[in-house]
Amino acid sequence: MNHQIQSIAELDRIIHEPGRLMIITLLYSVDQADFLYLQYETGMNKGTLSSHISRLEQAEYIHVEKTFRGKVPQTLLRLTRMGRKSFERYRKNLREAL
Amino acid sequence: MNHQIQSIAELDRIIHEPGRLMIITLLYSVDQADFLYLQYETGMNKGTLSSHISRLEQAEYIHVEKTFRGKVPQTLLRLTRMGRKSFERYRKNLREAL
DNA sequence: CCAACTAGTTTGCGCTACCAACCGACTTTT
DNA sequence: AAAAGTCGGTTGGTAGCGCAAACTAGTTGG
Repeated sequence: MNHQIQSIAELDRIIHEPGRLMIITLLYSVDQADFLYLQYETGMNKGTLSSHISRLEQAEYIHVEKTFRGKVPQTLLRLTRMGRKSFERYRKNLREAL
Repeated sequence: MNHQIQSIAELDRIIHEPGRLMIITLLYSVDQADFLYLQYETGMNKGTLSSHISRLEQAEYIHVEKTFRGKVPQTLLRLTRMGRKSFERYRKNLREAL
């Protein structure tokens, strides 16, 4: 198995999914974002976004904090150190694949 | 929606799937390969490989030619012009996303 | 001639993704 | 206080993936 192919085979599937890749890419640059912002930026519907967030949280790639903006509930998200590391490794693999 | 995210949202899902990405990456460089070579290089089992090949053929990204190596059947694969173009577009999107 | 092997396809199963619709708790409007 | 809206989660249905096992068709070996 050549090196390029090896890199593809090792891609982190949790991150590789485009919906989640968008979320992580956004969080990587802003370091904190809320649900509605992500929904707007990614164009995903709530259901899909909600389930990707759960998946990322369960993988411990993001941290979810439920709070309030005045009286309105707000879900804040940020990458964990592990999420950040995994994303960097993912990008490295991808660059090697291309 | 920012440009980076836009690029991710536009990724060609047929190519994005790691199994198929490996196949296309290999075909892009060698221009012609047979089933067993791909199976060996990618480490996929026959069933999975076979179904990815069908999917790529149906999308007209590869051309499949069934022939013989002596008396033994051999399936030869190569990228179509469309497959090549799509792969180049995919890589462009990916580079813009990173 | 019959068993075993090769190349590849199909099938069945469990898991994941996506969307739309509905739901629950709360808030604002009228 | 009834109606409508907001945030976000849950559910039901459809489609796709990955694997192993069964299958097809032809070939080789005993």
